Amino acid sequence: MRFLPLHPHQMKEDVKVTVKNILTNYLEQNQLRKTPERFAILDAVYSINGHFTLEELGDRLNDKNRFPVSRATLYNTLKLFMELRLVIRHRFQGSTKYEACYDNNSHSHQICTVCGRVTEFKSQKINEALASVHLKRFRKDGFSLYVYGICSTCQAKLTKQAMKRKLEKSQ
Amino acid sequence: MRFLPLHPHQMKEDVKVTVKNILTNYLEQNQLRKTPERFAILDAVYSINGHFTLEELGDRLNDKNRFPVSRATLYNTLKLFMELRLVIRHRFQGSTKYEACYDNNSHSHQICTVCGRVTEFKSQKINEALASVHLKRFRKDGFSLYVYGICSTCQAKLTKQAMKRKLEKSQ
DNA sequence: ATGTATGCAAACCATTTGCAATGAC
DNA sequence: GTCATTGCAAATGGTTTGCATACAT
Repeated sequence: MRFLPLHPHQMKEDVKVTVKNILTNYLEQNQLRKTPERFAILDAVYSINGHFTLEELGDRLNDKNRFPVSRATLYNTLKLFMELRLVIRHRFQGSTKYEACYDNNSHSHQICTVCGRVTEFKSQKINEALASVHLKRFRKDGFSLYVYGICSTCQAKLTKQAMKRKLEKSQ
Repeated sequence: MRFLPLHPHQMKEDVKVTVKNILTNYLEQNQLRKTPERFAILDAVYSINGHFTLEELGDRLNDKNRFPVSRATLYNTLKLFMELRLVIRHRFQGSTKYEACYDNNSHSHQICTVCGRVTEFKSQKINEALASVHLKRFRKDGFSLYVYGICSTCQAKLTKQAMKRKLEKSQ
């Protein structure tokens, strides 16, 4: 008999097992091949906390896991994982980041449009609103919310600049 | 004396005037140049309903407005407009789309991850939740919400395929 | 007159594609 | 043995950059 976890989310290792099962089932049901690359990449993805680039994923597999995988395969596999909703892709300005999203789909991103910094936040209200939205002829599977704005650091710099300009003009 | 509009949103031509003023003020305050290209592009952007590609914007300026503008300038100008929050960029899978966003920032996008179709929807609840979220040390200026899922057409196809596969297996 | 903005072409770079070799089934 | 998958290298295509020219101030 297993005790229910105290934490609302699954433990990290449990999540790994679950997503591995999802992948296995999908591959079997679609007569695709259970290659070691696919499982190594999945494990690496679910070992990383937060966002990562394709580059970083490749490096991790190479350095830490001693399991080098080609760029092409990384692209192929991440595409497969996105279809399975095991991974989500964010195309931030300048860089594309990926993120494990099974059991990790309830946070949003705030993006400073000046410095480009991306921070995560959670909002119960937004999640509730999202859950309550009914979309006709559409099965919701996930979401990405990006809130754009200006962080206080950049705002301060802008204000300073504006003051300086005003001063120069009046002289 | 002007009557208040009955409609909660500004009329299209009013919006054009407003955004033109925003641009003019910004250019003047930052000693940038009020080039005809910038105003032609702004007008074109605010004449298009919904999403458009850079290509389409260029074509429209060329064909309809008889005001050809180079690719480089389109990129430069759209970047400027994005900083001014007059335009928002969506990087959908496969294609980058732009959209006028002044007075047009309250809708979300639903995206079918199978066929890639993008549809807009509005949700009062989501807008309220968004408005109520307080982000520390951050001035919210806008947002993009993408809801991913599967549209009923694609869902039907998938179900059909799965049934077919099952049938073949059992034979 | 000054220096910003445009337009062209070249450079860049992330992603995709084609194809031969590998290996899962 | 068959054919999906990998890995390499080449191609692609959207975006950026460098620079000479045009033109807004």
